[in-house]
Amino acid sequence: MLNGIPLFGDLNASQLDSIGAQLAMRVYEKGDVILRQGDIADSLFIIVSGQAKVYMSDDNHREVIISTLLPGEFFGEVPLFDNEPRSASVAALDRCHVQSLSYKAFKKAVDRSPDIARRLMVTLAARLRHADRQIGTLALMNISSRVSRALLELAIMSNGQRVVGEPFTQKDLAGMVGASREMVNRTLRDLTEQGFIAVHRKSITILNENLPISF
Amino acid sequence: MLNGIPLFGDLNASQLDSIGAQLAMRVYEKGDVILRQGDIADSLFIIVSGQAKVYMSDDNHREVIISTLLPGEFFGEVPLFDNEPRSASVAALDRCHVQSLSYKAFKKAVDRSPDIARRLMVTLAARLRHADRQIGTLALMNISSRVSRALLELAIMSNGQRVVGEPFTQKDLAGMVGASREMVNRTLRDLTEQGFIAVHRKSITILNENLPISF
DNA sequence: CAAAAATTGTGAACTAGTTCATAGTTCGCT
DNA sequence: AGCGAACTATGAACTAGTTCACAATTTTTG
Repeated sequence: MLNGIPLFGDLNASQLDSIGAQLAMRVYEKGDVILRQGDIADSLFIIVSGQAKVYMSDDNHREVIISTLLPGEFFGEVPLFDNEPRSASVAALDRCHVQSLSYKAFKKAVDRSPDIARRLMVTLAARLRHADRQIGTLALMNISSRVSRALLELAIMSNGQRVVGEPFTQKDLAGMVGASREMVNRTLRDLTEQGFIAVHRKSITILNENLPISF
Repeated sequence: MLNGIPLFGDLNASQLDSIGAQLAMRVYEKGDVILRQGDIADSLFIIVSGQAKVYMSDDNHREVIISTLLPGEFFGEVPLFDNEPRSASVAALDRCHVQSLSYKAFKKAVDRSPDIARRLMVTLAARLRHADRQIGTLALMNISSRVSRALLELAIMSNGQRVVGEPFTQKDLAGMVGASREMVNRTLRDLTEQGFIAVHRKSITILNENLPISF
């Protein structure tokens, strides 16, 4: 179980044990909020199974999805460094098994292992790069390009085809590209008509890699 | 000189010396590009004096400003962690004195001092928080709110008043909020008419903290 | 399996923001 | 001081995207 978490891969058995003892596992159903923007933070989470979304929402129920999280990824680490409240919310996109670990215990692990510190930095840097690209995309590209880009980013290989499958709805997609659900729907219709994608049930297959992304 | 750089504050004299020997200082004039998106990276930069902007631009000369940098801040660290090309460009907003340090030398310093590693993480986390908020702002707020928010963020205290001064033009502001220059101009006019700000020459004074930010 | 809930699809009216065009101002420079 | 370049200002036409309204389909749940 702890073995499966890359962040702690280089701890020895007794160190893993001491961390392991601090871990609390919880199950979240689809839609459940795991942590909420504005809350005081004292722990970090690790996704064991399922997917989750990191998002911000405004007073009027509109929401942006900042990123999605896959099994093995951790989240909720930002307030560890600046003691500010949580900067975004995280909710389960489907049923999730999530481990939580107090900052206190995590700090101990970081101090013990320079390699954990390093992996933490690598992850922070990757997220920063991703966030910056997202800013560029939001500010410079039109919606159809943003949708195309999101599809390419979300797609996973599934018997030779790039497919965006569950658990993403058009509403989720809209949140990811900062657009209305209707506009996403129209874009998907257009991409289908132009032969770039095929939509079946809840999954979208990319037929042609060269989705029209224009600045 | 090296003393003034917070990142290396806890190194002892000989360590500072060995880093210092590796530092190369350069002067950039207003508008000069310090590093360019897409380039291969092998070093990190530290602003000694002046201000710079981190930005991305598209084929058609439109540009988003991702963040601005003040003296004491470092930049260009992301590729150190993922070996990818530079994710954005950086250019001088006014005359800048900039130190550069090879990743190789910087890695050594990080290995030597857990405190440098920690400060690096703190900075990465702060940038991530800032970038995420920017994503939320771009996706959820209208332009006038984005301009108001940018003004509050850029303002510095200057004899009891919050002022946004040089070196920011309306074009810069437009880049920061992801909007056209014209729209920024109209928003500033409206905010002035409503008594929230006063514009003189190149500086904007905030008269009322409660700029209209609506989601 | 039937009812309720969520998701998808689409037209029509509207609006926020862009783009274009052009004039006036301020800045920087020799 | 004077000239060109950059910046500011503003109206008008246009357009990309939103919002609303509603129907059809799919999914979930008792």
